[in-house]
Amino acid sequence: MRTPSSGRSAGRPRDHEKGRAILDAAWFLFLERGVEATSIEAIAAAAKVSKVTLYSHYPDRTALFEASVRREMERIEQAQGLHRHDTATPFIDQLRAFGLGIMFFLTSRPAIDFYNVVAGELRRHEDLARAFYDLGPGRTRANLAALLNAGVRSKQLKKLDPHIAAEELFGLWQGFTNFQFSLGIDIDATRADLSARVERGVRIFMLAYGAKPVHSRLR
Amino acid sequence: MRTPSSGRSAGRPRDHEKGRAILDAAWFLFLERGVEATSIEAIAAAAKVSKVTLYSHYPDRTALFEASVRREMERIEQAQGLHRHDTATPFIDQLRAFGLGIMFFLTSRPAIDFYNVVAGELRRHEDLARAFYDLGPGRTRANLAALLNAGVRSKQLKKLDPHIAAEELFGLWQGFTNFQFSLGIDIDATRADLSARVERGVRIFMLAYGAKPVHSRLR
DNA sequence: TCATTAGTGAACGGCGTCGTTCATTATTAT
DNA sequence: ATAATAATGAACGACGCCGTTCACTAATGA
Repeated sequence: MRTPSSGRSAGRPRDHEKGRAILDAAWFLFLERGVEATSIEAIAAAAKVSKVTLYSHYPDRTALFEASVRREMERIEQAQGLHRHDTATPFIDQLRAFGLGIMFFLTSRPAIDFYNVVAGELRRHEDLARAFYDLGPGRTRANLAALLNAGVRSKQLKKLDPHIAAEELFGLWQGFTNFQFSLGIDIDATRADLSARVERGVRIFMLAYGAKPVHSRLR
Repeated sequence: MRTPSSGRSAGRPRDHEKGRAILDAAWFLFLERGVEATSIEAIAAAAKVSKVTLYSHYPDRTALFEASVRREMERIEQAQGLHRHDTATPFIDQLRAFGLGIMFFLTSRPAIDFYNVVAGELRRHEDLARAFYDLGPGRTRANLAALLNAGVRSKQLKKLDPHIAAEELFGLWQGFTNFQFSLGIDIDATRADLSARVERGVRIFMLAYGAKPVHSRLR
């Protein structure tokens, strides 16, 4: 067993640049040719790294795969992050911004790539699948639910189940697009129409859940 | 070049049973291990067919893959088909039935399997991707749009863009479930709740697009 | 300086797969 | 019966890949 990296300071330090280059190359090839069709040797070559170095960083295929997925998840996390609750801007504009943000993100290359590569493969990595769901769609749903809850508290929305309502609103935005994204069909056209799509969704959502306007407060 | 199958009648005829067995085995293994990870030899063995026979039916990997995908598409087509426009049953019940049907279908093993296997791989088969989209999601959207159009004609719905409205209604039904289905997360729970989900979607949809009830026909 | 660890490049034995060939048997039309 | 095609099973050479070993150079701390 040669795992001296557990031992602290001595000798030449690890070149983390190499590690990153390996992940870059792996991810690139996963997208290009598919996960199972990508060989370790091809990854090492693409990363301009010797095979031994690769094995010293990641003991085997799956460790490498999981590491690359997890790093990509981190990227997604920070790309998708920052949903500041800006009480200054009107609530409905916050909804619009949220919708535009998430749909814009879902149509981005990294998101589409990630989802396509990962969706097929993650069934065989149950823990990764759960982690991805929690960090991606699950997080989005939670954020949206929180935003809707704020809308309820500020009397902009009727009383509602935030989880359910979030799902409905997101569904209105998403429509059939998930199929298009996965298959690479009409993505550009869809992307060009995002704001109209988001606006339509917000309007229907407010029809269903918007609080009655003040002037019609009977009872 | 040994392609005598172009010559008509003479000698022993092809055993199409073998061809089907090959597709069965291929599809099974594609689901089990992934497309790229499945070898020709494994398929031949699983189909209890000699490798030579396999090659006589399908010249190479991709031909076999495409054939298996296309056959699975046919199955899906007829499993999803039959959207009879039943003018007897109330329109809103037709909506419910449609929603239940499509969501039930989307949560079925073959649909989930198909989509997972195919989504990652079809990016490298552009024509197949298009064919699948047209026959799957595209067909659903068209059917739903037609149903909505009927609702407009029978004055149950306001004037609307059937394509857009179909997308919105389907989106309401789908919500975040597509992620769950792809990742295999909480599928059973979601499936148990389908009818309530469909009902919520129909209600919101009718709020947005339902024709005004007769007694409130001002102007 | 020297011990220690990281990284290189080349080569290894072994394995699985590909696509083909061959001799042989099975099944059908004429 | 006979010609023709389908299917089998086994074997083939070639290739790519895996995971490891080896001798070597590079970079760091003590």
